[in-house]
Amino acid sequence: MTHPGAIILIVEDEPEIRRFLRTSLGAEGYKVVESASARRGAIDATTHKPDLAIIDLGLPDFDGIDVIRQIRAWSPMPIIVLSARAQEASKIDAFEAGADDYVTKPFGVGELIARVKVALRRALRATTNHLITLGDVAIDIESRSATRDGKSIHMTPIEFRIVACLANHLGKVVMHKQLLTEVWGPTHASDTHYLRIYLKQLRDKLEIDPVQPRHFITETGIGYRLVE
Amino acid sequence: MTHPGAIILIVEDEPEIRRFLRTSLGAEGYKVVESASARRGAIDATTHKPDLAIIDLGLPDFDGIDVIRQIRAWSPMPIIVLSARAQEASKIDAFEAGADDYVTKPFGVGELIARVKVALRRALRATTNHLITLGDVAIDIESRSATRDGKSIHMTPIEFRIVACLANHLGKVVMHKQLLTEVWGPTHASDTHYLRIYLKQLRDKLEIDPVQPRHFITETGIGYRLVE
DNA sequence: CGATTTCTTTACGACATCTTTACGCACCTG
DNA sequence: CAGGTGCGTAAAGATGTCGTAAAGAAATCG
Repeated sequence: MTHPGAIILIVEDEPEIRRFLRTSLGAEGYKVVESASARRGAIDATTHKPDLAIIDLGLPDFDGIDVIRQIRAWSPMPIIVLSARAQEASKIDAFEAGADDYVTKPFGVGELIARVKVALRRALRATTNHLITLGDVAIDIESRSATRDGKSIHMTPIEFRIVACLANHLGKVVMHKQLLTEVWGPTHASDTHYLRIYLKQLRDKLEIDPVQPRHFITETGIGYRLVE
Repeated sequence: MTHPGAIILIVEDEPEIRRFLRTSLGAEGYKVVESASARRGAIDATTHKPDLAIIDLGLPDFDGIDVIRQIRAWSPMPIIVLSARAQEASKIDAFEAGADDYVTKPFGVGELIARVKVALRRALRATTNHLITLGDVAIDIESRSATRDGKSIHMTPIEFRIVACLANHLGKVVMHKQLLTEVWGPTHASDTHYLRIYLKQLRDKLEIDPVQPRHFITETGIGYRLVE
């Protein structure tokens, strides 16, 4: 599955359709939250913080468009409209209110699930970051950046690759040979003094007290270890 | 209008539909590039670097799904499928290949344009900020404009693409390869000197002191980074 | 169809990064 | 205690990357 455990909010008044969606989406591994009215839907969106919302337009109390507007006021979560209204004007209204997709009833489960997956895939792409905190410095592996209280710390390509390699085995010892082959390639698997030089530089940049390192730990004769 | 001057690629073999889309999208202010076959479509996508692609599935030479896969191999651009095939399996295939939306023929122009707008809106606010302030310069990604205390600053298409790409990953490093493929296409993924030239121009236009850039930061050996 | 903008190509000095070389220190071992 | 081993530190040389300028090619626009 694409996004295990993602929470999906369903705002729909017809119980059969709710049950239908609950089982279908549940079988895909998603957690489902259900609301039977527009009012409940807007509230549940704020309390459950779903990763995606499926909203029916024909609700008993208010129009589903209002729910979309309320959610859009505070969240960019993907919203898929599920509606019996096939008129073009209705679709355009929904899109302009902030909907991401529009599926007309009757609909196929397979198609709906495919559209859910696409929306989640797209949403998740923005919010993935591996963050490591070393005392007062934060390292973001994905964006290749490190910061100490707001100020960015510059790292050279090799310095960063060493940090990334150590971070991949956080808390575990990485042997000299492995570190050297992963950063410099197999031809320099024995140039251990490269590591001494770069570890010194990394400590100067990232440790609070470079003389007594608390994060870049050296395991004499073995390799190095990164601890948070 | 939402995204003036955005380039839209249409891959469609039927001339009437092409003409129809050309006039409709043209009236909305979009620039339209047309391809009559799958082969041409895949090529035009790399050469014209559209902001969005509308792809028909029933093409004479290859299936539109193949075009989607080829584009997805190097670009995250929004792709809207336009097809006569209404079967669910066909839709699911398209979504799994990387499509963002699926519209069945016959379709309403209004709905299609609404879906185009949604896809473009989503692509541009991929991370969030439409408005970026670089010292005394304000850049509006959505309207493709930049101003320094009221006075507008002109940017060429490529210059803007670079800014937009960097802005999508604000504060994060964008690697040479990614920047090059997103602006010039996969065929120029190694021409790093293009970047040097255009970054120079951007700094001359947008930085307060082009000699000591505070916003367009170069990460030597890696890529570039945009900070506010 | 000509003029202007924009893009591409070429070249070279300046600079950051990487590599090399050297020396001092702590620890262990014979 | 002498000598070896592994680590940390420092600084100088080599390499590759970056910034800059300018001119030729292509595309755009009136």
